[in-house]
Amino acid sequence: MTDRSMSERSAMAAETPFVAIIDDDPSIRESLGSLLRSVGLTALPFASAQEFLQQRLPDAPGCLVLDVRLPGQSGLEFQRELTGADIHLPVVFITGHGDIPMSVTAMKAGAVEFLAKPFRDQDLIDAVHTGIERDRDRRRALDALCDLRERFRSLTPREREVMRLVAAGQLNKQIAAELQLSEITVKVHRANVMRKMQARSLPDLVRIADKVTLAGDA
Amino acid sequence: MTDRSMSERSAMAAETPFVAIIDDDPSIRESLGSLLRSVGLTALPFASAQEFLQQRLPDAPGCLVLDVRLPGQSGLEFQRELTGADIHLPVVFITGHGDIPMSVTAMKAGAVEFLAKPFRDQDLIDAVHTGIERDRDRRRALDALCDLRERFRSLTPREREVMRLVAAGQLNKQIAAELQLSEITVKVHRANVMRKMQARSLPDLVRIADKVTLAGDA
DNA sequence: GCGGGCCCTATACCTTGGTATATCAGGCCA
DNA sequence: TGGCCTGATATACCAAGGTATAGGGCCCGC
Repeated sequence: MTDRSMSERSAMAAETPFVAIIDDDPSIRESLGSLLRSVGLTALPFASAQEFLQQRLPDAPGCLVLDVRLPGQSGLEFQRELTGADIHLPVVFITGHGDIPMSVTAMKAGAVEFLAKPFRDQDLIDAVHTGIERDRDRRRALDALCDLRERFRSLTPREREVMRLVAAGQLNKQIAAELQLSEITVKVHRANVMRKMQARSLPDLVRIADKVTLAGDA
Repeated sequence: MTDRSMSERSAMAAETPFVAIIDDDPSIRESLGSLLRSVGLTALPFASAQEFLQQRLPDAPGCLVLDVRLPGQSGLEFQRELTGADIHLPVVFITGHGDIPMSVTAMKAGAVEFLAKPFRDQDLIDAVHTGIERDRDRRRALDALCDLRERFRSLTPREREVMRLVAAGQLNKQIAAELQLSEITVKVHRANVMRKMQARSLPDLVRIADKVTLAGDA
């Protein structure tokens, strides 16, 4: 059995959400931090994107509050950079000197919210909660997927092939012909696939296969 | 056979996209219309939301160019209204007096683009093309789904039950027990389901069932 | 009342799927 | 080198799925 990852991960019940704040103005970091702490959230202040990247983030649902104007690059660029680096923390933008094209770009890139100063405290809090909820969902889905992928990795190449063809709706006989095997051998592989993937039925396996994106229809 | 809808619909090859324009200023309608026509698009000008709603739209991929400020209600309200009425035409906003919260609201509600005047012609054209492409995809997916739903409607209640349980991974024997039937009866229903749903294999049926949202796992 | 659709059932037969047991080749390690 | 694990294979047997044919009960609309 090699399926400990998910159990362990989701067993860590106390997943207290966090909010990372990137703003070069210390007083803003301070006031945003205390605002968020006042509603029970963990605030992590950073003075720059670089500082943020050097920090190891908690393994919990979170959200990023990002000033559009940053020391080095712009917040929008940093948002793209994060996405490119496969870091999908939801982003809430705040800005003192924003314009419409900026906000549209940010929203198109998936930002949760784009707040122009001055904004109401409650608006920021709402946005942050939305972001955290979105991250929680994303993490849950990712966890499940990682678990499946791990099981899939435990398959031998032959088993993977067989799984692909089974999920595509081929009969054992057809699979045997395609892979130049005897039908019996296919059955053995098939049984191994069912066991290793923890599929309780063929429909179950089909759904799993589709999630791991093996399919191809037929 | 009752599966004519999709064949007919997708057989209408010449699906020339259209762009509806809602703006109370006639000269703007005119200039936007000629701009879009200049790139080969069909422009449909309207002076108000009401006028737009009274018109029957072409059965083709399209896009809506909407002024934020309209005679009666605001363009944002109208966008919500359309979504509520299950009209999912992609929306490109244009405005002379917009602000950030407005653009953010529009984008959150799924707008394709939010352009503040003055904007470059090419930006509008690009946005409209994006919208049309999005609509094309949506229509394609909807077509396929409608087709499946139509087939599903042709099932008798019993057949639907059996389909649900088959897709949930139950054995014929278990299904028979659950529905108080003999196993042979289940087989008959099952065969009917496969034929009526045009499923070529069990995995095929499972995927169809999931799309029609029958499942429930197991 | 009579045809037709739907639902249920049965017999018979064949195909396909699933499992147990056993064998063999190759890689790994004490 | 011998023991051991794993992947691939095979034989044999049993369970489940699929199809054809046939028949009975029920309800609805013509």
